[in-house]
Amino acid sequence: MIDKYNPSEIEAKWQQRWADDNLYQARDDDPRPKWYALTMFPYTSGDLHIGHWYAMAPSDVYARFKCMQGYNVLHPMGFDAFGFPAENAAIKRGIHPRTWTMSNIENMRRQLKSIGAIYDWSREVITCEPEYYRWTQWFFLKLWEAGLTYRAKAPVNWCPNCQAVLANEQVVNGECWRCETPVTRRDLEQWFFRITKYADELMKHDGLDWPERIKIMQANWVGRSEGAELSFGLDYPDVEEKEIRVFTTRPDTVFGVSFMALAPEHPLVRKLTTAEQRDAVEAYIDKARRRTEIERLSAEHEKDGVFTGAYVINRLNGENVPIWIADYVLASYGTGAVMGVPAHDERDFIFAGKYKLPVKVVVAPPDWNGRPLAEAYTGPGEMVHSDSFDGMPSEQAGIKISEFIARRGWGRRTVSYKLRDWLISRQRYWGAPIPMVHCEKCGIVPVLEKDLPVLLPENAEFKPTGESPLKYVDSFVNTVCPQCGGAAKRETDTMDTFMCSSWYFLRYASPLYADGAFNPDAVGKWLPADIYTGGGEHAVMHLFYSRFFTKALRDMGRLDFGEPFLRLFNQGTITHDHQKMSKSKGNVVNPDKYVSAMGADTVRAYLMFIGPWEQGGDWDDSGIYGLARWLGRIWSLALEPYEGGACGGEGLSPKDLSRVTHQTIRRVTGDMEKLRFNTMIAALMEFSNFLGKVRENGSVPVEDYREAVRVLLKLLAPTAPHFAEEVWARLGYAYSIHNQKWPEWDAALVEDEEIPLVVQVNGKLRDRLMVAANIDEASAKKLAQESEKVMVYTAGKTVIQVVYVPGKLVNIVVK
RNA sequence: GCCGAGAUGGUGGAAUGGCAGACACGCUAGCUUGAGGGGCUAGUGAACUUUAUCGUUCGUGAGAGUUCAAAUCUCUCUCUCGGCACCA
Repeated sequence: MIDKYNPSEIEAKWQQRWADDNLYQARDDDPRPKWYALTMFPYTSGDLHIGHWYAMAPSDVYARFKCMQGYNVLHPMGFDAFGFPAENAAIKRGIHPRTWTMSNIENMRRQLKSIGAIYDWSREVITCEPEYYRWTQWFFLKLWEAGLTYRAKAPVNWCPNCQAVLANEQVVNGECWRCETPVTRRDLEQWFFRITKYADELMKHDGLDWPERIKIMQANWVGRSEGAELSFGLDYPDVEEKEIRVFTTRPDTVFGVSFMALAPEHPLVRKLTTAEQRDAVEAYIDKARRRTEIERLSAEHEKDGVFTGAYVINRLNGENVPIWIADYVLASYGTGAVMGVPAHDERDFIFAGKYKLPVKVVVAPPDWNGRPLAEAYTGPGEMVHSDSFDGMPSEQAGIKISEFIARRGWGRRTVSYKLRDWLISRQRYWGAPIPMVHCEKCGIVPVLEKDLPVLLPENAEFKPTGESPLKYVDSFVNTVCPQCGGAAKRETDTMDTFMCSSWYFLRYASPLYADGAFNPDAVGKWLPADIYTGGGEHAVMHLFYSRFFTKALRDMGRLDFGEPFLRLFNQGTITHDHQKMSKSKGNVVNPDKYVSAMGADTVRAYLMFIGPWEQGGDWDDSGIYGLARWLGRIWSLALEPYEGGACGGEGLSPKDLSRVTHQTIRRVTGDMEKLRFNTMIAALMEFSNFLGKVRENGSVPVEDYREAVRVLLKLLAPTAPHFAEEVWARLGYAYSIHNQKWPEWDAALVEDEEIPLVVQVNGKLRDRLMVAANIDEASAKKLAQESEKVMVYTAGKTVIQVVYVPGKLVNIVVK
């Protein structure tokens, strides 16, 4: 009697052995083709929950599969360790963010090791270590040198709970992406990265194997629209500006302008407002400012505004157009000013209705009879009331009008984007300090590269006040100017943590490199990543920023590629009680208890088996025992003695076994490549079920049986690495199964000799015949029509057509 | 409102034009066993038929269509999830 499968014992044993043997250390000098299997590193929140396992375990399976296929695989792991939660937790518990973060890393590293993944821990990266953030700061300097960094006073998104500004990408439905607090606005002087310079490139994904969903989200985020910028004349002696510029996608409707709307923040508002309108305008500006992003953006929010008392001149027809302010006009998009064409824009139509402004049709709707419109007409049509452009199709008129305007210097064709520059300043302690110095004499001066890192002082009082805690650390703030040597003050804001994660995948290539952020040779070898897996929630954050970094580095001549991740795959979310897992909701599922009860291999297999990886699902552990049982059955199949060849020729033959074996190899390999782990495991289950039958049948010789078991173990090795290693060793095969070559299928052995031929009458299944696989069409049709079961349905009827699908079915159409 | 994904047994899911429900979970029965959601075997979409187990009909959110053939393709609609949302 063999002893039972005891996961906790064998998992600890093999993890130790693999670590001792450095089995998974990725070597730069390995001559085999490289494979960079990248998994999003976790934030150091404290505990790995089952969702982390769902991200980590299948990606490890795929990396292991690539190993066995003969690749030199880099599968690194690290920790995204800066950020507000560390600071908040530390404040709550009165401990230092570093202490909190490091103890979390301890725990998470232990949990990660329990997965049994092939992480190369010698390449671990922790973003809050000075050896790392030194280079994050270096990137800031390089982007500064490249002209991609600037400082500007701007209305910014403010999270009152985090007490810090947020980038646009980090505002989700008007709320902070991390703490879900409604975001308000503030005017602050902040650091920005000019990500908009790469707008066009960021919306393209040529040659990338990425989910369509993510590509579309990124393209929508960039929000490119083509149109024209054109100016309206201003004629006020005491106002120095002589025009107001607007952006429009519909230059064809410029003859239909009946008002202009400025954003409340538009710089001309105060200059133009007349004395009579001053009070109303000031009150409106005040109201608009107090509105949170949510209120302002809510669909129900009525479009309102106030007349400024001033007028602009529509240069095309010389009309005076009243200037209003309205908070539906965004200061940050286009020019912050909109031409109001009520007849051809839904918002303008509503606005005009409310304030009794004229609705002038300039693009005739189909069959228009000249009567007033009941709603805005936004489609194309024939031009009317537009001087010399009358009669033209509106699409053509748009181009003609743009050209007309351009010739007179009143405007030009242009492109506008929704994407805004990346705001990276954060008024918090736990982040990489921005390596800049404010000198009274020299202005803003970058810290010298040799003086990096600008160390985060340990002794800060890090209570959030709305200002950076670093402001109150005199020893940090007071420095000398790198340029003139005089007294100067350091920048006290820290960097958005997304900066740290925008380049960590480069650091893995040469994690200990001291002469730069990365060793160009190592990066040349490993990058770009062949596959990147992680949650889809970072579509317009991390993934977007990383692409920006990569492109900027390419243009600096520091990288010879512009896309960091060739293939992207987003696993779904594991919810619990149909809600996202979070500590505050108290619905976090800890994998540790399952691992200690049933072993990592069972948990790995279960997570992959519950459904398509991209789909996720609600956590329900009721099926996990099925997977544990399955491994137990394979344990017996492989290890319990088998005396084959008993019935000699009866029952299942060695040929049947080899055919099923090769079919399984084909299915498993194909599913692996497609990351279809659920069907991959189903295929393995079918194979083990078949082996059970073979064993019961007893007609296959021992050596054939053994060979099939060997194949099963190899195919199972990525999924259940400890289990496969243990059984492999017990069968006396050489260590390690993970260094074995991935099995290949033989096309000749895959094909069945006999196949079931489906026979339908009028599309309904009537019989199934076992026929030779290479049956010809005529015989197949003949056999089908001669079937007794079929003849019941064809008797007395006329055969109209007989459809034959080779190797599959015959459909007899009768009447 | 716009964009994207989806809806299949009691449950998770399989099948991407050709046998619907693979593979599991659960359940039922039997065997085994000293119990602790133990092991093994068989059955398990629904209805009908039948004390003949053979068969028939229906069935993939709803409705139409294309096709010899539709879960799969097309159109319309409903619902669910995700994203974007006054972008001029």
